[in-house]
Amino acid sequence: MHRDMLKGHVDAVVLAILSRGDTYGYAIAKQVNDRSEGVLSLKEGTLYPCLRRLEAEGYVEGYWGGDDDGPRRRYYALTDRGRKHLEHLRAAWSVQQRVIGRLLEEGNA
Amino acid sequence: MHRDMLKGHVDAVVLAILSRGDTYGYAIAKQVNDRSEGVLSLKEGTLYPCLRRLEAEGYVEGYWGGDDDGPRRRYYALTDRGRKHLEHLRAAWSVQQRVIGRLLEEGNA
DNA sequence: GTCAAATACATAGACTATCTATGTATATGG
DNA sequence: CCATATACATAGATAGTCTATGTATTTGAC
Repeated sequence: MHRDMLKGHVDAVVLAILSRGDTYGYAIAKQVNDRSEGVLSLKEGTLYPCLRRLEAEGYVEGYWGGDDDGPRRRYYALTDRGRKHLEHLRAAWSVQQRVIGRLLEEGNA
Repeated sequence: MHRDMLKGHVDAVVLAILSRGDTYGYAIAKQVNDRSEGVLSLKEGTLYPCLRRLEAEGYVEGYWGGDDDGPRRRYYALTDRGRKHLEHLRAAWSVQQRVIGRLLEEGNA
């Protein structure tokens, strides 16, 4: 029903989650899926390429660790560049909300 | 700067404009570009295929007319199906606003 | 003790919407 | 007379997301 709702906002959402502290891919996907009223579903085929893209662009830095108990985990940390990029994406989001929202209003001929 | 901001919302925006009355492609693009703080730019290569898609799905109906003064114009009218679809898209938009907005908030660890 | 499920990462391939670029034609204004 | 605005249209490139699949480990149920 509500597919494609993340489209265009995956980078922002991932960076926002990382802004609360280092974490790893699987946990990011879980968080997104859990904190979204059952509406969003961030797929692994989306997330992992996204993390690599963000790393290639210098917005995050990955490191291996925390594989004490289970399978190995690749953690990611937000860089300064990433923090700035996140602010930019948040600003873009708020502009989009306003502008598209106005266009979608009804009866404002 | 603010490119891709329409991404995923072109159909909704076009249907919303048509909900205010029949109009034609070029005028739709103008309206979007003008009513958006100079931020959005709906391209012809996006709009015309979009209108054909919407027509193929039964959400709009096109007809030729109004070519008194200038080049011929193809007008479009929203169908009942299109009106329902627009309501659905507006609802999806509001859900997205809430859900993504919450994920993007800062400091809610 | 074994097998299913959850955890965790990864990649290949398909899909699709949007953009860029280009083309056609008419009317208007300098 | 020629540039610009109007108006529609399509072909091709791009890129992000999804589907599907694969590997490996740990936990829990039976």
